[in-house]
Amino acid sequence: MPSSPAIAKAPSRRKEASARRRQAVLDAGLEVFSTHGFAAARLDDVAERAGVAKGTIYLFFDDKEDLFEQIVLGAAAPVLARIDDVISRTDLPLEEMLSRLFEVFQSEILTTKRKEILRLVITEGAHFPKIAEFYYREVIAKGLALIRRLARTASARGELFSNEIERFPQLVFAPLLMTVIWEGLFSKVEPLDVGGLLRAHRNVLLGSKQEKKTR
Amino acid sequence: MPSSPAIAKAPSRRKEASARRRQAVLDAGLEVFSTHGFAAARLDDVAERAGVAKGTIYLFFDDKEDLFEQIVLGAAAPVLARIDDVISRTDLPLEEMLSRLFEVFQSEILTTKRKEILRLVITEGAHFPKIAEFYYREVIAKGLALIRRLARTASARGELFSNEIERFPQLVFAPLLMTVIWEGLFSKVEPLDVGGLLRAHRNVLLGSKQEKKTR
Amino acid sequence: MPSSPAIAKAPSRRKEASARRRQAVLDAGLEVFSTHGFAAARLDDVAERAGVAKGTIYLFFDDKEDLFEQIVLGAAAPVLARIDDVISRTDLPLEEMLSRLFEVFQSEILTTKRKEILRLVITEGAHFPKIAEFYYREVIAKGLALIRRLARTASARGELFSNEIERFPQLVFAPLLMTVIWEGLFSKVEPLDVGGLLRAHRNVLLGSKQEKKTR
Amino acid sequence: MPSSPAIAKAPSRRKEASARRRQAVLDAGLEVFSTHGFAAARLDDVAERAGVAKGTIYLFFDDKEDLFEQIVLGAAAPVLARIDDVISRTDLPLEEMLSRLFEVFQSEILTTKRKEILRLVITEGAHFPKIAEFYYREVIAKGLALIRRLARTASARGELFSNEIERFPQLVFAPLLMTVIWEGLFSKVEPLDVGGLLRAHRNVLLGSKQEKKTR
DNA sequence: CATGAATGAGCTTTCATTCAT
DNA sequence: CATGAATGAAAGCTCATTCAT
Repeated sequence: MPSSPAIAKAPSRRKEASARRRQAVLDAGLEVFSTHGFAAARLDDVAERAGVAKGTIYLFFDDKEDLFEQIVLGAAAPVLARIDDVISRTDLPLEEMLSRLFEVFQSEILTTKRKEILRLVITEGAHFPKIAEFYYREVIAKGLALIRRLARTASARGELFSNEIERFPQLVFAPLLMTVIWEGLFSKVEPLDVGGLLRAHRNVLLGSKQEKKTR
Repeated sequence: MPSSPAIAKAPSRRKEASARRRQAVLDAGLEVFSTHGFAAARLDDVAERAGVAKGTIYLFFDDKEDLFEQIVLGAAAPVLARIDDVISRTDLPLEEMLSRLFEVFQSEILTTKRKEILRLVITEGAHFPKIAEFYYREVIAKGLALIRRLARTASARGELFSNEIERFPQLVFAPLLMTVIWEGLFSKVEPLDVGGLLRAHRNVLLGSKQEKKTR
Repeated sequence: MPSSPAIAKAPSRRKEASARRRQAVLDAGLEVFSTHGFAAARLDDVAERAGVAKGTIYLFFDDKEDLFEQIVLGAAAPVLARIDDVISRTDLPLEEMLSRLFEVFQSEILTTKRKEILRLVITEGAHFPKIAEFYYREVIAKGLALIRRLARTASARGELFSNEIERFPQLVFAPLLMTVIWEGLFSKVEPLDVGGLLRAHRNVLLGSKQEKKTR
Repeated sequence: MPSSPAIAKAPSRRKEASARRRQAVLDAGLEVFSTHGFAAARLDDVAERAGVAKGTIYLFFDDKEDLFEQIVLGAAAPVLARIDDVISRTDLPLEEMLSRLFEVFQSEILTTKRKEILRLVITEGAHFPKIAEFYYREVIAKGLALIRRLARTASARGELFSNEIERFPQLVFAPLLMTVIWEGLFSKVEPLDVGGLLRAHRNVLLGSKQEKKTR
């Protein structure tokens, strides 16, 4: 290793730069795919936004499809970690759990670029079976299982008076999807009070008789 | 009287065939756009599926975009009519109204090609402001107003114990959107019992203590 | 001839209408070809301007090329007749003959739609050998012969002191072509006093020492 | 010293090849546009003749029109330089000046590919206002001014006995245009002795009594 | 490794021509 | 005869992908 005195650090110089480039392409790709959709997105734009040459994209990704999949699939990990966080506290009241769940959704997805990824899954998923399958397996299935467990625990505690949510946990996150769709389509003409909607949703799920001024 | 008042029918022969062709293009277009999305759809495919020449498409539509918009916008009318049907019966119990609403959704949208159109609105709407606006104005806004009225009436009757739905009527149709998305993405790996889900949803909205064996 | 009492006139009714249609197509064609050039002209436009259906064009003309040729070739006859008129008066002074020649050019070509035809011959002739040949044979060759004869007669009378024009009669009509080209290209930015130019041209040809206030 | 100051030449390798390609497209374009006219020319042909792929054309030119304009406009510079050359010698006799002018026209235009460009200006100029304007401003106006100056000087010297040419300098170059048109239309059926015609033209302009065996 | 010029398959759109009515 | 809806070959242009530098 003649080129550098710092033995451990020397070889990582290039790798670092390379990794930074790769990440720049991923970020740029997300922006461009979000704006135009997969088919209408141009790799020229991605390269320009990433500040790399068009050929560079092909050093990291097989083709346009591969780039898209890596962008969408790669973003799932942090969300999964968060879900696991919430999972570990089933001892809390359901109301608290739902509040936390929706807060995590807002802070970790709706207000981050992951919102764009979720939108891409919704809009492009049908053309990318690999993505749909992955998201079902890694996100949806786990999320449903989590909600089911919450519902069961809550029922046992007498916090829920029906088994509807246990049977159709999708009802819990349906409004979450709707907010993402709404933002994409209608927010310009009619903005949505997402916080209010999610609190209302929580109340409906809990069968509350009256809205509570909870946060 | 097979030929009608003689004169009136003669000139309609050509127009009829023309209208049939136009419809064939619309139908084929819906199929192709649904399968591939707007950008990836090829007008060659549309023409072939419609059994017409490529040029024929341009006899009826300005360009690819116009065809897409006419497909998506043209399908709204029948749904609006149905909504009006339901609107006119606010005297029925909320439970009944919701059941009817969801049944109409199932029979008129989910099990028809209009499901594809709804999916296209969701997946492509962000790139077609004209479509998004139109659907907001003609479908969403009207639907929300209807649900609000139902909620208000029901509250007055003591059928609803909170004003959540009145404030966020989107909560009522969020699961409907979700079923459309689910069908597009996950139904192959995990089919969804839409009827059950919608009944459960109705029960949750009504704050029922127990699932009823309705329907 | 059972259909009409007027024996001679009856059959011409339809022919008349047909001839009128044909002429309408020729007129419309000239306009459209003049405006856009042969290749960029659309038969749709021709039909519309002529007030006939597109298919009607094909009742009279084999195809687009045939229509163009018939427009351009058909317009030559009247000009030829006029040339013959002038030809018959070689007894007049050369100055008078040139004045008449240029006047005929102005009144019969420059200020009529034949100007457009001449322009089309200039601009499209290279792609239509048939037209170029025809115009050479029927117009150019005859015109050159006429000018040569005039020049010879004038020389014999002492009106011309060189044989340049006899040897290159093209010099006589070169400015005529130029006016047509000029009108097409530059008249908007710099109009041309065609009358003045032609008088000057005549004077130059005659070797006049000073401009005369002729005409 | 074959490689020059070492550094400077290396980066030019690509640019050179690129410039060569660009020029090949311009040359091929001139050929194809000359042969078929703008509208009927096919970029496929241009690409093939230039030995490049169709897409390569678009690396250098916005579209077909831009290519055409750059071909036609780009060729003007050398001619302008030549005009300036001639301009600087108004001290010579008019006869000499006209001879030189016509010789330059022959050697620099008529016998080069610029003849084709001039023809394109004549045949397509009406559809390309930008080109017509440019040529009026940069070539025609300058040329007219030059001829006017020559005529004035010659008049002062007693070489010209009328002011016709000063008033209509277009008469000087009208035969030049005619030769270009003639070559395009009639040269196959009747070749033109351009040299003889231009000498005769000069003599006529000078009002010579007799052809001189000049040149 | 990184570049970006070059490629060419593939797409939308046009329009001369045909032919059933 | 006249029509004009229908055709489909042909053309301009784009952009994912490659590869010499």
